Amino acid sequence: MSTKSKEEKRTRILHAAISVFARKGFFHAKISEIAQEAGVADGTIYLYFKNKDHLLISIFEEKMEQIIARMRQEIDNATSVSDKLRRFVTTHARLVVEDPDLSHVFQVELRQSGMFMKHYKPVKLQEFLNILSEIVREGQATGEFKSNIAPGVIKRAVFGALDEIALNWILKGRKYDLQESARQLAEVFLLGLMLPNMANAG
Amino acid sequence: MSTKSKEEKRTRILHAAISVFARKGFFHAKISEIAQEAGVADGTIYLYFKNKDHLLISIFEEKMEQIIARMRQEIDNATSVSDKLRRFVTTHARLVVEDPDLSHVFQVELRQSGMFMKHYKPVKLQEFLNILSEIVREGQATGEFKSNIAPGVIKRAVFGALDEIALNWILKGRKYDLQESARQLAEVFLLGLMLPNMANAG
DNA sequence: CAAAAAAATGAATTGACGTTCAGAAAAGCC
DNA sequence: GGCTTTTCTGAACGTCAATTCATTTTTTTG
Repeated sequence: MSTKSKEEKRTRILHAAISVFARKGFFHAKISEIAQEAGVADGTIYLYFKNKDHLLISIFEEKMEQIIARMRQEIDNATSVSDKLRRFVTTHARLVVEDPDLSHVFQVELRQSGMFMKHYKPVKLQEFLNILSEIVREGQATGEFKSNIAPGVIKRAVFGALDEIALNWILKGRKYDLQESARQLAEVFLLGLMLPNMANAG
Repeated sequence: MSTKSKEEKRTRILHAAISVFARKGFFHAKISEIAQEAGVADGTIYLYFKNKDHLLISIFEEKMEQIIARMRQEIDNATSVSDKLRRFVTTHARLVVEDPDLSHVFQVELRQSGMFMKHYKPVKLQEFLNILSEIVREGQATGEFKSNIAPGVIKRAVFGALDEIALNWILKGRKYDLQESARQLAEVFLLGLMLPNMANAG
């Protein structure tokens, strides 16, 4: 079998796993169901992934990598620090809309990853979050943002707020405009972060 | 055996369950471990709770009830709508500090409750969140808050932000001042929500 | 204090699935 | 086209822990 179709089968399994994890949750997802959805035998999965845990780990690592790259790219186009924050928030929302299953897996399973996988630390998630704290730090350095707020607090706050809004959007049937909610959220945070004179000017 | 000590045994089991769920996560928590920590035999747990799922459901229902009552009480003491929001945030933080294990269970397990328990809807969580949207709605009615932001978005945003900050505090060893982070968070949201003239005045 | 009722015990049962592996199929090679 | 190597298959195995229940212990009652 060619390298190409081997890679193709691997991704087919990975996608099936994302779909089933999103639908059933990691613990209730059966390998047999993932296999069926991927169109392979149960045993085949073990030729591509060490075990069920590593299936989830692979999803985290590989998808996060892509997401971080894309986010960095979007932010590089920004014209100001406020614009960077705005872009971060709207891009996050766009990523959720584009792949709700993946988002669902991240939002629900990542939380307990630290708990059930003894030796796994979600380094890539930290990297993603640090994009946010970097933006805040930069805004504080240029004087656009207040300096009396810890960047670490803001990064968690923005991420947590976004995540909760996105999770709700997914769970409630995706029937309103997530982008619009994200835009409103960005404005609230920006007003809360900017120095009064700047806020009035903007 | 008296009614009193029967009730006492029930709560002992419930507390043991919170402790073990917080430490191991729901799925990896063993009934035998909960039994041991509660000082009863495995089978005894089934005299007080239908099964493992209902142990978790009972934690949700009973503890949420208490939390909602306490939150309502705190908010009733507020002198303004902004003060209500500030109190909501700081009270939430205080609740987390007072019972980190319970918070941990809520934060991590509640997310997937909809997923693994076929017929369970976290009604009490909705009730809790609606305290927040009520505050926002009230602020918009009195003219303290901007009206161009959906209360539903803000309630999720505030809750998500708080939750993420609290989860981080728990996971990172509880070594900084969560109350202080909560206070900063409240100010950011208030500035973002208030009408400009009010914000300058405050 | 003995008999009846209630509560508790924990070893045995049970079902569920992740994982393995001997054999089958497909691909690569000369 | 046969031979070798690689890949795939899915039934069978093994583990693991939730739940049950026959038996024991404790409490209540008269």
